[in-house]
Amino acid sequence: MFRAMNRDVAPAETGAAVIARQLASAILRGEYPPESILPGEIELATKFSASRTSVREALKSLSAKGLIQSRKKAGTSVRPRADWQMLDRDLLALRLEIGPEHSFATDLLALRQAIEPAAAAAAAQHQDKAAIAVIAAAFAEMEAATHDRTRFVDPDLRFHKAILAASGNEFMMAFGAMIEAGLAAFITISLRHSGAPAPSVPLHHNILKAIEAADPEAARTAMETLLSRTKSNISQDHA
Amino acid sequence: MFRAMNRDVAPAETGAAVIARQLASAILRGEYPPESILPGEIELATKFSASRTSVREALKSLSAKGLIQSRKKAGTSVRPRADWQMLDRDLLALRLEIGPEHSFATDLLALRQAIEPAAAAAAAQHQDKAAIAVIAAAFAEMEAATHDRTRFVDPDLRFHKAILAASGNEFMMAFGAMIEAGLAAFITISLRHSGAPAPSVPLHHNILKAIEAADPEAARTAMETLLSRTKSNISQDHA
DNA sequence: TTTGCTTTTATGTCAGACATAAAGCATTAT
DNA sequence: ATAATGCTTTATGTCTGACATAAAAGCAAA
Repeated sequence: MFRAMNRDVAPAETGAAVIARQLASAILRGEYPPESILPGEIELATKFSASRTSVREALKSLSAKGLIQSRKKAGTSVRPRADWQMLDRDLLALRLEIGPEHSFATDLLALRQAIEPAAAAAAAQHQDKAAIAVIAAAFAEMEAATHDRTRFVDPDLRFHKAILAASGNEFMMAFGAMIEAGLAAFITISLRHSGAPAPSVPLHHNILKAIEAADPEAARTAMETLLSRTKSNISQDHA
Repeated sequence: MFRAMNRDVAPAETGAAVIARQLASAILRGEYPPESILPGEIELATKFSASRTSVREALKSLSAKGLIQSRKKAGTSVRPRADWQMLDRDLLALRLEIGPEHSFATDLLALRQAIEPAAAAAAAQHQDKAAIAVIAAAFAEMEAATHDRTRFVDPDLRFHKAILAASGNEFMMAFGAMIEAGLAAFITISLRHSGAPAPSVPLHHNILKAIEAADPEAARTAMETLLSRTKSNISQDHA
């Protein structure tokens, strides 16, 4: 019946996407600083051995992410950093690639410490049973994969995303990519030390229990505790 | 010398941008629900009386904002809501247009209550003198415009953005558009009641003083107090 | 029913042309 | 000398038509 079940796979990267990523990378690296003017579209097309059409589509992407702004005759300029949508999935991935990793991890963690306790408290308050069931399901998978570091990552991420969804706040959901990037950075850093993975299952359990018990303050505290643990794991990297 | 000092003005909206906004609006309104397939590019071009080129550039923008995803032969589909970059400036503006206003305002305020106290604490901690001077400058303008509601908005926004910048966290800066939208929604709502504007100048002053005094916890508390005040102003709208 | 081939189709890319607005320059007027 | 005016240039914006490509859908054989 369903020969191809790949409805969810990402499409292969095509020309315009490659150009977009290279230009975005150059901008993030500071090769084209804010207020500066990019090369003209024809020049870029030559540089990337592509048509002007593809270059323009790439520029449209960057424009949508707040990196650049085009004006007739004046050319395409890099916008101030404050306008960059740094929480965008693609930009986060680029930023991690470029480094430095440590400030990336600590800055993202600081954001997580601001957002996730509030989301957990909201989830405990909001009591969306279906959404809470998703959290519980993710937790069950985490328990099952306690000793397998690789298999643990995926349900861990789903656990945190499910809490955002359960918050009932339509904007909280937008932080999924941020958490994903934060986890990725954390893994990168902690793998360097090959230290034993912290036993975070009980900490996650406390969060789930507090949300199920409709106890916002307990949920907030439990999430704060988990993230503090993560933070100390990162900090020892810098030392 | 400088006949045209309009380096900072937004370019006039052109065809592709209009198409992008109309499609994004339709998606946000649920006219094209997640997982559904948009009309083909040629059909869209006919519908908007534009060329396929313009339609494609519009779709590229939406794709960059996480709203859609294109696959060869299969068409362009709407992505799940969790992938939407709802903190994007344009999407926030659309969301406010579409309504409902009240949940927009309360959800955004909940986010502000998570982010801004943390940003204020980080700013007090980080002690970037130049950035703190920007906060102080914005505050001075707020004081000068206390009695003029219209003139007050601009320095108020700059005050909050300057705190994000002073946090020293490269990702905190990305919330400028969110705060802007939150303020705009708050103004929309509070204007309906034409109630006397709350005297928030002293509350802002407390935040500034705490940051200058390098007292993170005081800064956090002062920001929390200000936002609680805002919250009660919004709540009375719903009642 | 499954497997493998073929056709169809919607997106992806290209090339060339023209439209448009605004920056830059030269000219003129004050 | 400075400021207003108009012309020219130029880079982005749009349009058209064509071809490339990958993958879904359909067909046929095993």
